[in-house]
Parts: sequence; structure tokens; C-alpha cells
Amino acid sequence: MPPQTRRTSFPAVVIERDTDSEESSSDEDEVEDVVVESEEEAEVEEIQNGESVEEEPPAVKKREKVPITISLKKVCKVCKRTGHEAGFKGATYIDCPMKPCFLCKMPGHTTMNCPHRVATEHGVIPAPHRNAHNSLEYVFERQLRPKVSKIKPAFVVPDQVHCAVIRYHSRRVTCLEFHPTNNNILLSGDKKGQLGVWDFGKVHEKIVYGNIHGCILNHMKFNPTNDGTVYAASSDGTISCTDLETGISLSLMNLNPNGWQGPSSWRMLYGLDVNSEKGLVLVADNFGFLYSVDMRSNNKVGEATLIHKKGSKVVGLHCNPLQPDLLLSCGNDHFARIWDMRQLKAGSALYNLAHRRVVNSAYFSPQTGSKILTTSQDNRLRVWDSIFGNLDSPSREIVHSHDFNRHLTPFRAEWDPKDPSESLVVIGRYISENYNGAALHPIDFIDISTGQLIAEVTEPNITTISPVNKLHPRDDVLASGSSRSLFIWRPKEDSEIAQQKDEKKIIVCGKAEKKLGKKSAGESDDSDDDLSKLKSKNSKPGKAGPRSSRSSIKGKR
DNA sequence: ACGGTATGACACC
DNA sequence: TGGTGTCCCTACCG
Repeated sequence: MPPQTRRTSFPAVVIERDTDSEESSSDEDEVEDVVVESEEEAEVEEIQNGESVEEEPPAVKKREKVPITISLKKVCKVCKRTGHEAGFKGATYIDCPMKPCFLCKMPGHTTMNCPHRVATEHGVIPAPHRNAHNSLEYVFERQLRPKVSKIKPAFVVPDQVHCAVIRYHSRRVTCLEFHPTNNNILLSGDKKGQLGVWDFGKVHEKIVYGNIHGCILNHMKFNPTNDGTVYAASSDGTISCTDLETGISLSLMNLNPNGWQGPSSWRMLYGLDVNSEKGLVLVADNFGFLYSVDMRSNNKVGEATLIHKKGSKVVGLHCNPLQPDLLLSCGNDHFARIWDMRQLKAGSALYNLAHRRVVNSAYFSPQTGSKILTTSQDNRLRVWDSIFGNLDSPSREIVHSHDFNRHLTPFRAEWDPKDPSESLVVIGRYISENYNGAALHPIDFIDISTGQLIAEVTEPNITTISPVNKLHPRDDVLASGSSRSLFIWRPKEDSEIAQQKDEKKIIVCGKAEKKLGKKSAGESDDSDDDLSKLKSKNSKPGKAGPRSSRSSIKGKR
């Protein structure tokens, strides 16, 4: 069995943490003890950041023996009112009660007691079923429904980090792509426009091509007729076609031939997909337009078509895996739209799927192409069970925390391409959870047919959010991009844990390598700490803190 | 240790 | 409709 053999040859790797997570409030107990002397004073001493100001002035006064108690009314940093405080208490984040729930956006409760958090099944809001039978639905029932597996397979969730490359990229990771035929190759794009090629079977074999794009590499897709080359769309307004062996890149299209003429005219490319039947590379820009490029001639085909609201960003494109004429797009105009490629014209979408916020991604299901899954900034995943049925409202809405919109790569729920039932989906979680005293951001596996959380995958050493995730097309492997780092996850049996203990070694590159070299000459440094921490944790027989020593997985399998 | 900042949607006028 | 101020769990760098 290929996975078995490969698994044993896999180098086990310790992850070096980028930075120590800051303890925002170690002084939890004193919160209630502040005495308010007078209202005027409290107003004068208005705090911006409750924590930093609070301690220092009294310390200074004490030294001068002036027994003035400066009263500081604790002010909520969210709503600026007194009487409560939002922020981390240890590893648990306390919401501001004055604001609607941070998770589901409904007023009246906070994230802590949000029904969608307490019981994940409640995240499912079923759409009203309508009996609107049309001919397409008939075709679906007759031809495609039988192909959709009815028996839910036992999901295999990769939950153990086997490889990590720290600071492989110098900017945050924006997209990932597995090689279509070589099982151990992972491509990664970053905000700087660099393209990484990593053979995670041999950890040290990694390349970064830095001269392909000038800024954000938003999406990439392999050339279906030559898997040695990959197409990429960038915010520099170009499509590249890169030879992975040589790194030599060809520019297929440049939307800014005259260079920078100001932000109102600079075109950026976001969505990209390849339509292999038609031999087209499709891209979409930040002004609402779709462009086609012929893969043989590398020439632009036809004119750009306005497919989303004029001036709005089209962030995602996806061609239906079975019906080459169907295209799905999504963007900042709060819509996902289904198009017939044969009649592409502004305003002529087959369907317009409304969302309440920006739609980060929209994908047809990978095998039958008959379902649609979208990720929206309103903290909901939406599922349409059949594109041939009634599309007026989604079949299900699943509340899930992924709404951060700045500084982070947008979250995108990704199908498991191996799941015959087309129901397993992976997506990183923005909101943190307290895992044995550490605030971690898990990667969630969700059954979109029920809305159930199948698993939440964490690693004590991965303290950063993982917005970019992709499941391997053939193996039980998950790739994650978290900040600037890449991770490969595999399922691991307990018998392998013991083996891993002896094999530990640190794999770092880039800046982290320098850091490691510099400090190891002297005293202890972060990575040493981490290593010793891990060692000590691993030496525990596991009972006391079952989740602390290993990557953990919660939920049903 | 702390503070600056890159950066994007959207509400509001 | 466009300019502007605001923003709740970032991550990192100097």
C-alpha cells in the first residue's frame, strides 16, 4: 500500500513556534478589585488599552510615597463602556455582551453560549423545501443522483502534523495546490507573489520562485495537459504559466500594460480556473470582469464579460467537473452566480445565489458537480444539494467562525475530493478555543449534509490561524497554510507515536534557521524551549493531558 | 516588551 | 456616489 510505505518514510518533525503567544491577562483576579474614587478622575484617566495603563501609574506613585489611589474604571475595549470587559481571560476570550454574538451575529447572547457553539448540529439552518420539479431536476434524479453515494463512508481525518516548514514563505500563504500526479508535491502561493514547490516526502526539497509575480498570488491551477506547468492569477494583473522544473514563467495576459496609473485603474486578478474541455484559462478581476485565455495560443479569447457588479471584486471561479458549460463565480457583491459558458453576457447568469456578505469561495462538488458549497463572510457555509433543483435558497446554512476580513487570507471551505458522498469539507476556524490552557484555532472537518462537526484538528505548536487548507486528491493528507508556514497532516495510529519520539528533529528554513543558529550558540531560545516542552510532554505516558502532547482531534470520527 | 503596520469591507454622510 | 473613519480573538518586526 503506497500510503503505508510512504508513511513510514515520512520524517517526523517538531515545529518551531514563530512567536510566543502573548498572555494578555495574567492578572485576571484583580479585575474586580479596582476601586473607583470619583467619576471625574475616572474620566480623566480614560484608558485606551485596559491592560498597559492600569499597572504602571500606581507603581510610580508608590515609589514617591504619595498615597493617591488612581482609580481606573475598567472599560470594555469593544464598546468603551464600564461594568464589563471583553478580551482574553487566559486562553478563553470573553465577548462584549453589548455586541451581537461574534459567531452567529445574532443579538441576545455572546459567543460563549451561542447555540451554534454549544451544539454544532444547531448550526444547521435547513432551507424550506419546495416541490418545484423542473426538467433539470428530473435529469438529476435519473442520471446523477445514483452516482452520489448514499452510504456515508467512515471519514478519515488527518490529525497529526508530520512535516512543517517554518517561514517557507516570507509573506502569508494565500493558496495551496496538490500536484495532480505526483503525490508528494505541494504548491503554495503567497502574498508577495512567490510560488513554493515543496516535496514533502523529502522535507528539504523545496523551491521558491520569487520572480513570477509582483504581488499577491491569488489562485493557481495545474495545466491539465502538462502537469509540469501551472497557471496562476495575481493582483499584479497578470496570468503566469510557470514551468515547475525550471521556474521559467510566461505571462499570458497583463491587464496593466501601462503600469501604475493609480488605484482606480489598476486591475488585479483573483479568481482562476481551467476549463480543460474548452482549452481555456478563465480569470476574473477586481472590477467584475471575466477573461478567457486560450491555452494553446496563449491569446485572449473574446472580450471581457461583466459577471459581477461593476467595480466589485470577483474572488472565485470554478468550472463544473462534469458539465464544461457550467461556470460558478463568486465575489464581493455578495453573490455566487452560475453561468452557461455558451451565453456569457452581463446579467445573464443562470442563477444568482444571494449571500448576506462577501462570498469568499464557491465550489461545485468535486465528483458529480451537482452540489454547491460557498463560504461567506457572514460566518455561514451554504450548501445547495442539487444545482438541478430549486436554487432560490440554500439547502443548508452552517454557522461557522471564519469572518475575519483583514490581515488574513480569506477562509475557504474545501471539499474532500476523495469523499464519494460529497459531504466532507475542511475549513479553518477563526475564533479560538481553550485547549488545556492554550488558545488554538482548529481546522474543522464538517459534514455538510448534516452540519455536524466531524473533527477539530489542532496542534499545540500551531498557535496561528490556518485559513488555507486543502485535502489531498488521493491520499489521507491535509495541507495547511498558517501565516507564513506550511503544514502537512496525516492520520496516525498510536503505535507510531512512540516511534516518532526518537526521530524528532527540527526542520526550519529561511529566517527561522538564522534565528536558530544565532541563539543556539548562547542560551536557550524559543525553539529549544519548544523542543524541551515537547519532549517532556511526550515522555508523559499520556493520561494526564491526552491532548497536550499530540495534535489533537475532538469530535466523532 | 511594546507599539507600529500592512490591509479590506462597509457604514455613514 | 465617493471620500473617510472605523474595526472584537492577526502576526510579526524593530
